[in-house]
Amino acid sequence: MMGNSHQVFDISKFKVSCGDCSLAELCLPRGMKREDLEELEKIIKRVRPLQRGEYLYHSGDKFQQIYAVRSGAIKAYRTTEDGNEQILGFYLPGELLGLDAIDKQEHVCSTVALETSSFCAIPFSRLEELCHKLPGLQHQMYRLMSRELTTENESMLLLGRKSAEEKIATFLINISSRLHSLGYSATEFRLPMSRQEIGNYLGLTVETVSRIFSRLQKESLISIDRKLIKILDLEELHFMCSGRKEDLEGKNSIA
Amino acid sequence: MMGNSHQVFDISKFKVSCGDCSLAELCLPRGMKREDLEELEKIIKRVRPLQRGEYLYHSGDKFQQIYAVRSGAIKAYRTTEDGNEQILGFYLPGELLGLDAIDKQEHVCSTVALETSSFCAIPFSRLEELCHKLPGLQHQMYRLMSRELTTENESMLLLGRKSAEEKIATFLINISSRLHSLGYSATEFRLPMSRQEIGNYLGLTVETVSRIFSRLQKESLISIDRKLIKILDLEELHFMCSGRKEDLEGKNSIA
DNA sequence: GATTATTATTGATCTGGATCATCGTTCCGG
DNA sequence: CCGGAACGATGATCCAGATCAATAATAATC
Repeated sequence: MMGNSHQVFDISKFKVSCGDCSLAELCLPRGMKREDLEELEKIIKRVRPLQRGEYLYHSGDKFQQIYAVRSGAIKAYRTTEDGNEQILGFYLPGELLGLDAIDKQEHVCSTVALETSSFCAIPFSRLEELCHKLPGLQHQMYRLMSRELTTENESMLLLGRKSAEEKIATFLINISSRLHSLGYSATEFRLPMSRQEIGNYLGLTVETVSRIFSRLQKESLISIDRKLIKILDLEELHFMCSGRKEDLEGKNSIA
Repeated sequence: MMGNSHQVFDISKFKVSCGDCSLAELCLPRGMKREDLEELEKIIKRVRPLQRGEYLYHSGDKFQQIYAVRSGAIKAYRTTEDGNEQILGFYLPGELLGLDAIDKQEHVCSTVALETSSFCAIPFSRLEELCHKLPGLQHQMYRLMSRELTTENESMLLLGRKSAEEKIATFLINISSRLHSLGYSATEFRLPMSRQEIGNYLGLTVETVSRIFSRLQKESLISIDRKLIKILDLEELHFMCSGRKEDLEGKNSIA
């Protein structure tokens, strides 16, 4: 655990400043007034960065705070009754974790860092109080939870109806657009998760993921170097997501 | 549309009383104080009952209110880019509809009554204002949205990892327990949706649904008469959900 | 830098559930 | 009460993706 004990990480030194955070427009602060932001900053805590494989929280842990990803990437999963793992989602900077724990007051999934990652923690009871004072914050909370509902609906659609190829294409487009809205390239990025994890998330085996990656490469839609992905034909990949067969002739096929 | 125009349905006559509603403990009012409930009742409207096949709202409609099912059953679905329908869920009395529309301020799915059904409508902007006054209501909103997130996570698990048989078993157990918490029998009920709709929701074809229903009946786990289901072996059906193979000998097989 | 463990790719084979096809049953409007 | 449409059940066949198996590439550990 690279235990260089002489170099203590002192969290208290870091004052959180949402106003200056590059993620402000994606994260909780979005749409909030400057003075309200200062109130929010007071309750937010920076937590110790996690290394790959370290847990942010475990399923069953008492729910006390929600988290926002500052940097890195993390996965959320559940363990099924038969002992397998089902990955429920991957979270990138600006995204909120732990909202599903409010109901039962304990975490219902576990979250593990996929790479070195940092987070903000927001004590939920204090956030609730603050929402009570700041309608803008309350509204933003509703928006973010609502958006997560929509995202999960889309995941159901993904898992329920799409072929393996469509799943992979949709997955790549989804990661691409999320990275893009973070200011990164939409066509060239490093996947933070393994093939195994992609497969698990999409309801496919590793072998299928690997094969389809190879196929997409052969068709010159993407180029792969290990975890590095270059999207060569974004348009065609987009098209693939929809499940419509490539209509070579009849351009007016869809009514 | 059974246009008996002489028998106008006058909504204004119906004063909504959450305090007396049998669904109070499942629905929004749960955990709220008596005097706060009165405030809530003031903003809630009763809407015209829907007949089978009538829409509550369409995808794309402007979002103005959320709905609570009072009686009956309704399905929510999206239309995929290739023109197919994906059912996202079935809603029973006490359950809230439309929360996924808050973010975009327009509905992202359509909802159709599966049978004659009635609803309460809660104007969202007024609800938000009220949440601001009543912390108990705000908390309940967070809880309900959080619970919906959990439910959808479970759906992902269902669609991503389970076999056809496990899907059907899980579906039946799920309906059974929801009806049970509404005060109905957990072992004898009428499915409000068609085989087609069950299949669509679970990512299976009608034929598969039909075959597995027949198989479960042959194995004496359930008995079927059209849409009427009797669960004969609730325990075994529960067991089936988990995906663990029936361990005939090694009772201690799962580590 | 050698050694082992993990992760990824690719091929061969198998199978659960899709697809296609048929027929019985229930529902509904005239 | 009839005729057509929607719904449900069941059989025959097919195929996408799982499973099994082997190897290659990369990373982690000493």
